[in-house]
Formats: sequence, C-alpha cells, structure tokens
Amino acid sequence: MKDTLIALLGQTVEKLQADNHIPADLQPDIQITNTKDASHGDLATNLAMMLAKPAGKNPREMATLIIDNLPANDLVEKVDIAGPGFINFFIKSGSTLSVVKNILDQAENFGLSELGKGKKIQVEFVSANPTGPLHVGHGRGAAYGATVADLYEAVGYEVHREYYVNDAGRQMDILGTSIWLRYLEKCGIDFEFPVNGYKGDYIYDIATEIETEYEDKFVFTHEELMNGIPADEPHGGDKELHIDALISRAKELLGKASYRIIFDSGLNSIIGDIRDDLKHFGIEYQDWYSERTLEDRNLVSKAIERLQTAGHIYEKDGALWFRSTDFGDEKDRVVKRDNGQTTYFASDIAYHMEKIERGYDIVIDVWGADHHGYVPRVRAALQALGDDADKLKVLLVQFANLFRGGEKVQMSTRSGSFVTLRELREEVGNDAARFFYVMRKCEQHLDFDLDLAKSQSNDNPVYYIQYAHARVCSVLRQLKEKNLTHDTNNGQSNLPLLTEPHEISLVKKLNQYTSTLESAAIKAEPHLMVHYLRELASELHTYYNAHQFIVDDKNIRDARLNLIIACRQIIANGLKLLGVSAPEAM
RNA sequence: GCGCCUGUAGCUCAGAUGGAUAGAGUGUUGCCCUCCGAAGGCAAAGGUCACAGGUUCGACUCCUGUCAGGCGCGCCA
Repeated sequence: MKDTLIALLGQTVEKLQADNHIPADLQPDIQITNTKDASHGDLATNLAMMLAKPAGKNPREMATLIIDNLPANDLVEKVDIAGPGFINFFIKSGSTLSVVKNILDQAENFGLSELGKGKKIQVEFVSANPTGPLHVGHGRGAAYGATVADLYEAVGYEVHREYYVNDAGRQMDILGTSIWLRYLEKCGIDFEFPVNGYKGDYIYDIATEIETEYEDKFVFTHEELMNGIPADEPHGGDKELHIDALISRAKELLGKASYRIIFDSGLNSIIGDIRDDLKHFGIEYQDWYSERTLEDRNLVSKAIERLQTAGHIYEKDGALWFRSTDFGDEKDRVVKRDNGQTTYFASDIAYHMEKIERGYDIVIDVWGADHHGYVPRVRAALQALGDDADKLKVLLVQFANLFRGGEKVQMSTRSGSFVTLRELREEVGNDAARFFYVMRKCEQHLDFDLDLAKSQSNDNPVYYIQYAHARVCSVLRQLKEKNLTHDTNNGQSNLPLLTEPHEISLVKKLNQYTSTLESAAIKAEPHLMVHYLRELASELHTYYNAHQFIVDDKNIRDARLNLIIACRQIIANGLKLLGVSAPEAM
C-alpha cells in the first residue's frame, strides 16, 4: 500500500517538475507514514512541506498542487490536507479487509517476506567461554541473538547461527587444571585450592567422572605438585603467577595425552551442558565453531601474514604489533607475544577473516556490552585485510539485572554463586524468560523482575498476550458447545459487515504486521514485535469486551470469527518468532 | 583522563530516515461479570522529554557544551 502511494506521488512529482512548479533537479525522498490518529486517515506524507521551500510556495498551497496532480487510484477513498501541510490518505476499507483473508489463507506463513532473498547472513551469539554453565547474563544474548536470527529468516535471509567455542587459551587451561586439582583432592592429596581456580560445583562433578573412569591414573604426590610453585595470593604471592605455574606443572606431570584427556572431559562436559541448556531454551545452532580448529588450519598465522604483507605489522619489544591506529583504533595491538604465543585477538582476526571468506553478505556478532572497546580493533583488522568491514555488524547487549522482591540479585562468576540460565528457566519458565529478555532494546539495561515474570496475572505481559490467543480458542470452543459452526467462506464474503470502530481499528493493526516484522528484522530490534503484539492483544481484548462474537446473525458471526481467528494467527506467528508458545488454554 | 551506552509520567519503558495534541504498562482513584474465561474492559489523574545553547517552516529526535548513571580502556580471554 505504501509502495503504491509512493509510486503515485513519484509520478506527481515528475509531472510538477515537467510543469515547472518545482525545480527539475529535485529528487525528494518520498515518505509515507502510518498515522497515529484515525481522523488523520490511514497514511500520510509530509511531501508538501519538503517541497514547499525549494518551490517557493507555502506548504498548504503546495499540498493542494500535489493533490490536484495526483493520479487517480481506486484504493484511495479520500485525500485531505491537514495541519501545517500534511497530506492524509484515507484508504477504502474493502482493500484493507483483504488482510483477513490473506492471513487465513497463508496461516503460519503470513508475514514472511522475501526482503532478504538470496542474501546470506551469519549470526554469532552467546559464544560464552566453556568454563562453566551459562548464567543469566548469557541468557539475554541467547534470547536476543536467537530472535534476531529468526526475524532475519522470516524476512527471507538465509541465516547461519553460530557459537564460537573458545576451546583454546589460558582460561581453558585454568579450567582443566581446576578439574585436575579437584580430582587430586578427591584422591586424598592435601593442598590449598588456588584462589584463581574455578570453584563451581560442576568442577567436582567432572572430577568425579574422571575418578570413576580413570581411578588413580592422574594422581601425583603433594611434593610433585607443589614443589617450586610460587605462593598464592593469601600467602603474599601473586595469584596469576601461582595459577600459571600450576598449569605448567599439570602439563609437565600429566604429559600431553593425559592433560588432553582431562582438558577435553571438562570441555565436552561443559559444552554439552550449554548445548542442552540452549536447546531447551528453543535455540539451536547450525555450527559450533571451534577456536582450536583455527590453529589446526594455521589460519591464525595466515591472518598475521596477510597483515604483514599489507604492511600493517611491526615489531616492538620482541612482540608483533598490528598498527590498528591507522584504522581508527585508539592504540596498536599485540598479535604475537614476545614468548611466541599468539594473542586471543589474533585468533579473532583469523576467525572474522574466515567468516568474511565464507561469503556472507552480513556478519552479525552479538556481544556483551562490556566488550564494546573490542569493536574498533576487529573492524580495523578487517579493513587492514582489505575486507569489507561494513559487512560486520556488532550488536552490543547491555547487562541484565535480576530483581527479586524489589531487591537486586547479586551475581559473581568465579565464586560459583551465580544464577544460571537453567535456574532462571526453571523458575520463571521458558516463555517468560525468552519474552522478558527481548522486551527492551539491546542497548538498554534490562531489569528482569523475577516476581513479575512468574506471576500469572494481568501484570505479566507474556500472559496478557498468550491469554488473547487462548481467549479466541475459548470462543471457538464455546461455539462448538452451542452446536454452531463457523463457515469461513461465508465469513470472507461478509467481511464488509465489519464496520464497528473496534473492527476497523483491529483490521488496521493486522495490516501493520508485515511492516513491523520487516522493520524489527532489519533493525535487529525484537522489542518492536513485543510492543506490536501487546497492542494487538490489547485491541482484541477491548473488542471482546465491547462486542459479542457468537451472535444470532450468521453473516456477522462468521465475519467476526474470521477476524478474531486472523488475530489469533498473527499472535501465534509473532510469539513463535520470539520463541514463546501460544497456548490454546491457560 | 579518553571512548561507548543511557537519562522521557511515582516506577519500568516505547517514541524509524526531524513532523500534527509526547505514548504504553504498572502504581493511585472510580466504575463494568443474570453476558463468548474478570489471567479482561472503561474512565480519571499523572510530563520543564536531565540541563544550557545552536541548526530550521518545525527538535524527544540532529550539532556543541554541562551534569548524572552504567561499562570499557593488558604482550587476559
């Protein structure tokens, strides 16, 4: 509809230019907006106000001129000039009613579009270090990333969901060593657990599994373990040096193969747990991409070489630096340390280089907002490699704070006292969790009210929307109980009987679904869908209270039932995109 | 100190590329079930859009500055 009007106005502009009413070189960007107020018609344009100045006319005069030169169209009922010079379009109601038929015909496919047809997009999200279970902070990235991916898919993009597994690096060594130390404890070796080690209960579980399978195969004496290890923090030492020494000791005593066994049992156990957690949260990936395979394929050194060839690498203090300041970063970054080890950043350059090489049109990274300082350097690297850095879109998700009984719930990862995503899901349910996580724009801090999410009352927006869906189902059950039937075709031909203000307004709302979905997808803003669904549910509840659907007049009854079934379909479609169920009864 | 995000009703938040009288929910107050589920609806009240300038026909929106809150600034990952 909007496109039709834009085309009509485009013709008008050309005509006015031909008649020398407005400068011929002007190329106005014609904008059509939905009106907020019904008295302003259905759609409006500010074109007259934009053209007024270059044409040397006042806006209302300009508007008259535009309307006089507007080609006729049988969808347009009436055109008005209002306010400072808006042109309001009133659309014939028959043409807007067709949405009801379309929804019933296309059912769960209604609203899908081909906007992104032929375009490939990759969405990488969560990608939490596999050093422990996901916590509630990861949950937001998970829900947000998954919804953004689903929205893109709904508007026709080919979407590849990916989890980047950081299965290399120091954090993972700390994990492997922590597991080994807990195992040693279980086997009766006496020592003090490092302050920097991972202390969660899951570490004990993994240690127990290893003990069950390998018994005392990895046991060493206290002396072998601790001899020459620098003191830990509580004893006046440095906790980083202490843990690093323990890692080296673990590798040395266990040997490569045994160390790998312990390391991998930790990795596999935790990744398996994360995978299971996300699956139950309604999230599945096309790929779990291993950081280790980057090294196995020499991609990290290849990336550094490419940068070197392009002249963006220099040596200082025995390390290799990437001159990222040439591309807007605030300081240069080390890619290879003086000890010969490549940095995490180097892996990330390789990873992003490889992503671009895979041929995606858009590469989306969903990161926690605490990583925002990292964006310029990754972008710089892509530019330096000569890749199209504009393909990379980084979406930063702010933190989520949990509230219980009005109090902020404290969380800390290392101490092991954090609230896990799994606990949250069990407490409030998947529906409420998915919904609450995407209720706000991603750059907005999220206050997650546990009591509200759990409450089965009108306060809770999830229930409010789900109830609207269940209510329509309930009406249809009533119909059956009264031994009445619903004739969809009869309803279709009697749609023009829907002339009540509530009905017209509802039809208008249904007509906005497709554009809402498209804009939610393109802007990566799932909250737009949340707001839309709430408004639709609200109008449906209002309609329900104002009018009886199961009336004696068969024609009106069938038409009304068609309308509310269409609403139910849209609610179901929208909720599905958010990963929320649409129950038939509650 | 520098950088990113945020500041809109008592509270939690919407306000696309600048547009008409700044909107919801919640809370407060008052109504509505002999009627398809009251997990609902209707109505009232509630605002210096953090502050100060600027840009223009027009600014919550764009620019500059100030203030406040969050986060980030390692040869960690």
